[in-house]
Amino acid sequence: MMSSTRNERKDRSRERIIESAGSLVRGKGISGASVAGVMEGAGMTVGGFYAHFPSKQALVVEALRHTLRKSRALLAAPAGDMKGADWLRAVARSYLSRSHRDHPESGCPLPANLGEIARGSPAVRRVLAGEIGDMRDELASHLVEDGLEEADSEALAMLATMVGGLTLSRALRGSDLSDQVLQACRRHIERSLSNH
Amino acid sequence: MMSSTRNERKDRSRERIIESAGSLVRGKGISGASVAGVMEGAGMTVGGFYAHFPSKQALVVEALRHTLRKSRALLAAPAGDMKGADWLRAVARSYLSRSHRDHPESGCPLPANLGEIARGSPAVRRVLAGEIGDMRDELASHLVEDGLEEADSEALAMLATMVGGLTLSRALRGSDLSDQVLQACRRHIERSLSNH
DNA sequence: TGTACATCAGTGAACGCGCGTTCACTGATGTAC
DNA sequence: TGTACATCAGTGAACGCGCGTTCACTGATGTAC
Repeated sequence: MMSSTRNERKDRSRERIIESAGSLVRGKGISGASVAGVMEGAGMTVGGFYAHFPSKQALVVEALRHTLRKSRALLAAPAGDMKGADWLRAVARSYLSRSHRDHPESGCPLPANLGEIARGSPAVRRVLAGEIGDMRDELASHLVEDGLEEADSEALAMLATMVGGLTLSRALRGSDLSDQVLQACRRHIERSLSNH
Repeated sequence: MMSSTRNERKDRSRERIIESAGSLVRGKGISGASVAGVMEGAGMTVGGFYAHFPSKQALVVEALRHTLRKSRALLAAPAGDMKGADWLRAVARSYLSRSHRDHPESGCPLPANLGEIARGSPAVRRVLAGEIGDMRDELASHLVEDGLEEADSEALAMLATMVGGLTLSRALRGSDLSDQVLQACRRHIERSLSNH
């Protein structure tokens, strides 16, 4: 029976902390995710935290980077190996779905945390800028395949519509408008794709 | 010299509290706007608050209703008495401007507070649903004038693009992407308006 | 009009609570010989 | 291989702080007669 080294165990603890923070930060917001709560979610007690991170802020930076990357892959998964407009339509449907709306803790961190990030530290915003640049590039590459010229610009607009639509839809839960916003944004994106 | 009655004075205090809360809630978020801070902004001390509101939550409801209405008028002002697509273009330019991005405390509460509202109380969300319904109707009436059929749906999508774009742009301050997002959303909306 | 009492908007100190962070300690893992 | 010591991931209690809320009090305004 292979036993693990101290460092391997510590690395796995660190991953559990980041994973737990990722869920809590998306589910309850940055300020709603307490260090004690994150550590409990990782199966540890609060005191051990500072052996892994120098501060809560440093954890938030790591957690956001992690969830931005992971949820990007997750939300693009239903599009599989489609190309161009088909891929974009599939991503929009996946992003603007009821199930994404109803499970913020495992979805894209942008609708959940953008407001707090705007008021937050430059360190967090720098991570964000890098990841959003990557998202724009991915969307734009499919817009180019679809024959569009101003692909970078349209990619950013499509991202804004998806993020804004999902955020609105979540804030409107309980009203008929919630579903209507999702549908409206999906339809708008489909229209835009067939119009250029 | 007219002196004011006790009730008139109290009413004016209440208005100052709501005004102060409106700025702080948009500028620092709901949880960042402390009761003591709000009262200081209104020129009073913290203890007096509970003569006006039963709880912080009740104040937040009032402040959001107030700022949603006021900022709607403010952001539509540059469109003056334009009609149809002209009015919509003017509103989009005003909403997606650098000055709106750089002054959250006096702008639309949606980019600043939607994330927190989504995690907040049903009371706040009900107010939101009513106000967003009104916004949709106003946008849709101009889309109808422009000859569009699915006006309600397009109105919600346009709102999502504006809210998402401004939120992204604020969170990206310091990066080149911040201005690019604003421009991309403005251009996207202008394209959509000439395409239907 | 003048006087005595009632009201109540606003003050300022205090409360209990949850937060991020610190720290003395523990005990399993790792190292030296 | 066995023994003695060193390391350090994780524990659990404590810290100072800001928060929302409470409350005894004040003094200007309002009411009764």
